[in-house]
Amino acid sequence: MRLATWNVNSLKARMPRVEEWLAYARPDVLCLQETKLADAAFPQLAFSALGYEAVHHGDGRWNGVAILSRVGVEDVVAGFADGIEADTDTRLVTARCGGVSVTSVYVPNGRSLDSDHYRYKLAWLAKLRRHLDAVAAPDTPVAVCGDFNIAPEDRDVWDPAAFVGSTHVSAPERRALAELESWGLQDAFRGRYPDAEELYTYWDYRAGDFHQHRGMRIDLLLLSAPLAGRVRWALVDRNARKGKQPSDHAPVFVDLEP
DNA sequence: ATGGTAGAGCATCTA
Repeated sequence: MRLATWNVNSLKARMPRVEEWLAYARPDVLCLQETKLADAAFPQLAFSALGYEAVHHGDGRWNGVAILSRVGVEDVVAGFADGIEADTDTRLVTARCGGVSVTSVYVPNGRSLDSDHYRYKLAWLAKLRRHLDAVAAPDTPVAVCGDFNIAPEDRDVWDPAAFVGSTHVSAPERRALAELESWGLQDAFRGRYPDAEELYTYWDYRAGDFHQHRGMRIDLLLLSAPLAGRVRWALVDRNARKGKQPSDHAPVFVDLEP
């Protein structure tokens, strides 16, 4: 099974690139973030023509998440599970695909350490852990994939010194991510390549950051133990960050042994 | 020097 995640930064703007990538990478499951679409505008038919069922959770200008699957889509939960205070944004969607509980997440950015948005980010991550308790069990196949807006370690940013005092690297954010992992999830890419350096998934559009290799590894596939033990390889497709009208994020995928 | 670019939509907001 090939399981992928990609923050597309507007599905409307990115549709040609997404269709091209689906045809060439042929993931079984693709989690999308930042579709920036309302549900009614989601191009369900275009994905159906490529063999993908899809579920989308979005309300318009900002955020918006989806799961595309060619191994089925069942038990859909849009947003947080019942019993958890509803999100005002559309930042997560969960479905069962080919026997795997898949959640596509777009974790809040946080903006700055003194911002209400930063406190919202930390609270949101705590709710995500409670959501997992409600929808899945860690001894079953679970994948939580998406843009976490957190670089797990200093080596996951191009220059740790440039990020001192910023979001994405702060201790509380990293603790919140570790709390999520302690539920029973492993960072598939880091697990497969424990020593890999300078392999980023996001590069700011500004100042030629991509071409200067100034990136961050913030797009993650977190897998429960039954899946983490099956990772054959993991890949960041940097080619998808090149060329005409790229997203500022590259797709990341893992291949799981049968 | 708080810059730079891209995408939302049409004045700014978000990243």
